[in-house]
Amino acid sequence: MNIKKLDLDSQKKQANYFKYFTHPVRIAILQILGKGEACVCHMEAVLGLRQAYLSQQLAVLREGGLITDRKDGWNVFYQLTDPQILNVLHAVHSLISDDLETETSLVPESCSCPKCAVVLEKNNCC
Amino acid sequence: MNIKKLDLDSQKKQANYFKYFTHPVRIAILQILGKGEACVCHMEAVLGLRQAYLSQQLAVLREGGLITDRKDGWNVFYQLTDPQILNVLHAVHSLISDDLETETSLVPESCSCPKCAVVLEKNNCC
DNA sequence: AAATCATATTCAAGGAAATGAATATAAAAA
DNA sequence: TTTTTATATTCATTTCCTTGAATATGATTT
Repeated sequence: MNIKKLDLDSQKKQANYFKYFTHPVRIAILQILGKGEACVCHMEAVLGLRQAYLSQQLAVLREGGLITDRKDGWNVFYQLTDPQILNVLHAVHSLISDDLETETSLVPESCSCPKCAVVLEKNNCC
Repeated sequence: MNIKKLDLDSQKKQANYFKYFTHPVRIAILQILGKGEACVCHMEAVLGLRQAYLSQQLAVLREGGLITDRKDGWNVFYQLTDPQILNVLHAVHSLISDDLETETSLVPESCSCPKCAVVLEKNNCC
């Protein structure tokens, strides 16, 4: 039946890329960064996860080239390498969401990271 | 530091959904079905893979609800449950492609499946 | 009914990813 | 220069995914 294997090179690349999205914490990180750059301590406050664990996941995303970092004093600020990454998230979200759930589940009670501190002083809200 | 775990329910759902896309053969299947419904024997011819193996991957996609099947005599024709699934594929493709590679790597030398046979009789091409 | 054709399922071995615990680094403050 | 603060890395264990081999199902033709 005319069996001849193809490389599926392009499909392999894509399949590998999708692996960065197969983890809830990594998705949450990408969502947070979708709203602008953030330091690790901010994600720690927002997600309520241990720093070491977040660093592990950030390393995965960094090695995959999805995010880049910028050092500023004590803090390391991360950001999306390409804002189009959000398109991938949105494509899947619109496929599977019941659209009853709130999109705003990533707002922290309080956050004392540098960026949030400034905001807090101004209008008492993160 | 104000640690309180969130559910990340929505992110878990999305992460799980992304798992269906982390396999080159499954991506190839979705690409083929993006062009219209196809029977297993067609994918066998196009991809040059064993039938049992394809059935395994088709079962994964079927259980995930990404594809549905329709029986017609000997053959089982599969199709995408939701054409928006292609949006996910396109979002990643445009993120990572060098745009030098051909998109047409999924054209078989010859295919004797019912659909292709009709076409072959008409214009000698699959 | 038996044989055949297309497709599906089960099972087991190997490999890769997830995660917790412990520890390392490096910049800034004291 | 010691201490502190923010972040990163390593390692070991468990869990999940992949894949090949063998076999089952179920419709169709003979």
